[in-house]
Amino acid sequence: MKGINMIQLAKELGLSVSTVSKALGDSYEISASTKKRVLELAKKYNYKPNPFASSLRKKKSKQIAVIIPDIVNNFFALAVDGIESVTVNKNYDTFIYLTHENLEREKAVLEHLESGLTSGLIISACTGKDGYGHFQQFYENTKLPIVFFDRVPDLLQFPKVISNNYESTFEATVKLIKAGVKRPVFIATEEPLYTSIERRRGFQAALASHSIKFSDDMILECSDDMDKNYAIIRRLLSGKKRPDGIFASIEKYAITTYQVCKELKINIPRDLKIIGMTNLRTAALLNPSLSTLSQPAFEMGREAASLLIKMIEKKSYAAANDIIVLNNELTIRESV
Amino acid sequence: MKGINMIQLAKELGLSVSTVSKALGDSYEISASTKKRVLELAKKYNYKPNPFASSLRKKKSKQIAVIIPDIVNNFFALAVDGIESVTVNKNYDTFIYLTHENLEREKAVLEHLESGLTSGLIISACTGKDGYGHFQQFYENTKLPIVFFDRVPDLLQFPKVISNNYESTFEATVKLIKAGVKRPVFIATEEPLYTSIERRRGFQAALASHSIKFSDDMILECSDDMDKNYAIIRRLLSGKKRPDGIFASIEKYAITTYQVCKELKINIPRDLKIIGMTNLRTAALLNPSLSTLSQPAFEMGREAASLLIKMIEKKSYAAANDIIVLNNELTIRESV
DNA sequence: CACTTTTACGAAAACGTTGTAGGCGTGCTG
DNA sequence: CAGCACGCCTACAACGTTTTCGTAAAAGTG
Repeated sequence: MKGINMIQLAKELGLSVSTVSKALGDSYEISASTKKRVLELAKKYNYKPNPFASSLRKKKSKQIAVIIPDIVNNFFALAVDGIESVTVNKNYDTFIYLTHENLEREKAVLEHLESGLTSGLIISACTGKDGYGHFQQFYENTKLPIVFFDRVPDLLQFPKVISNNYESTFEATVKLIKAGVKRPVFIATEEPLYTSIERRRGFQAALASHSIKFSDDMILECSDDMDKNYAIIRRLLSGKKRPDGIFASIEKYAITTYQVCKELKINIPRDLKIIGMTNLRTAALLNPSLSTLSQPAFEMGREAASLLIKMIEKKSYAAANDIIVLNNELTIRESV
Repeated sequence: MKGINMIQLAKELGLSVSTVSKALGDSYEISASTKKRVLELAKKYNYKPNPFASSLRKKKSKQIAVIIPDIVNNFFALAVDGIESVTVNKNYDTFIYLTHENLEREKAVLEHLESGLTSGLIISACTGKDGYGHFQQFYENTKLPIVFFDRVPDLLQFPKVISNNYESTFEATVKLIKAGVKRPVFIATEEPLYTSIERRRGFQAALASHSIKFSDDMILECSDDMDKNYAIIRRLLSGKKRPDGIFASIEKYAITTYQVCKELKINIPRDLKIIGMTNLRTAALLNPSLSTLSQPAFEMGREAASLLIKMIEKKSYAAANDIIVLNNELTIRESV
């Protein structure tokens, strides 16, 4: 950290520090000519205001935090892209924190951010287990604005950006049924994620609406351990009364299902029809091409960031309790 | 931003602020019993030191910046994952900046960071056009440590983390040739990226080593505009003397090639053999499965971050000019 | 016991901004 | 012409730390 500061600028200009500060801040108190002189000298010396001094004094920063479970996932990568598209225009700097689906890590990040490092948070939560007390706690301690997206704590009163998981999963399941599926299975996360729960509800409602009796073995819970998942899905598809349709509620599960089918030589879509929730660009190129229910990830990130910055900049939004719902997109390809 | 500060802690403890500061910093000047009292009260009030005040006073921060062209790309996402795996342990906060392959944006980010917001930078550059003067300029203005990875400015003396692009592309091209390819085409970026240039060199060297005469039309330059690329690749594959082998030097081009083949009903691998540089997890599930040359993205990120933090924390490394080279991995699948 | 050293703490000055309060001259109003 | 507003600028006190320097008491030394 080097470079020139206001004091030196002021000295060279024969002005006071406050005048320089105000000139740089384009204050009405300063004459146009003085502003010009200040700006020119600042430019000449490539002066950059010290962000720490500024944040300290103003008691706020132009920094936000993004807390997500994973970045090696097209959905979250797209969401970050969407967030950045907003923050870059508003001149906010964006910290990124990955929880790796680990609740302890998520708590640690929040704890860390209680220092006031950032002026707001965008979060996609990593699990619903243990409730969401840490979010509430964080908010009470800091009163900082928080926007959740996708994986939101449904019980808490925070602004949220979500997609229509219930409706779109309903729609997708109906598609499977109409394509002839009699025994669909929903591959779920074992963690009680909000999104997952909504999707599950949509799945069950679709069955009900088509008089298919729901049974517990129509839900297959998978974890974050891909080897285990492989084994679980393999067992499912090797079994005698194996399903003829699968709704994979997250990307990884759809891919694993494909891998298992490839190994077991199960013919998709003849023996098994599949729809996966994913934002994979390569879905259309898989063998066979994968039918997808994809989320408007970029837009979700963008909306979340817009909302957060509104909340940061206008106190009136601080108590905002908006819920923004965007639509998922169903694309039927060869796998159905 | 709220919460308690040192002054209040000191008052309640009947100590001076300096003592509290030193106690929290575990200074040898403070007795064990006093430290204990301070720590306990700090904990009771959930005291968090103000990072701005701290950074201001110490003239350094525990913040680094990651500047990459894109996050919606498995390679960079994995690299960020690798970076984070290090920073999280070292208690650094990580800013993320996306240049979207836009040089002006890259320059703007650097300019912004001249404020000293971060203590170091990890960069994957977006183009070699216009040279790399802005990096040099940034370094001269700030003297901050910078580590480049993957897309590195080959002519500048900065520490770098790269993968063996030349050798591995050589190897991959030889595979194509041995599989019977007579007229290979290398799909290159139009931007003179370091990585791309190395790969191109490896490609040409492989041809030479197998007595295939190189001609300019064996290099097809593509841009960042996917629609244009589609048209360009389509033209290539519709042509009369169309190639029988393709080395796609970046992920997107491999995918587009697949799309074109699908549309033109070109049989892979019979009529066209393909190897793509990519970290796609779904490569094995494509139709046909894609042979890949993949980079150790996570490891590259991890190495870059380790190196950067060493440079930040030990002045001795500041002039380090290390180049760390990791190995790419060639996986031959059905597409060859 | 007279002395040095060590231990444990405090006072105060930074770090670079920003915002408040105030001041001084000029011009305008009644 | 007193009074006032206004335009333009300055002094100074924050913001919450860290660090240097100083010092009183306790402990060690011969």
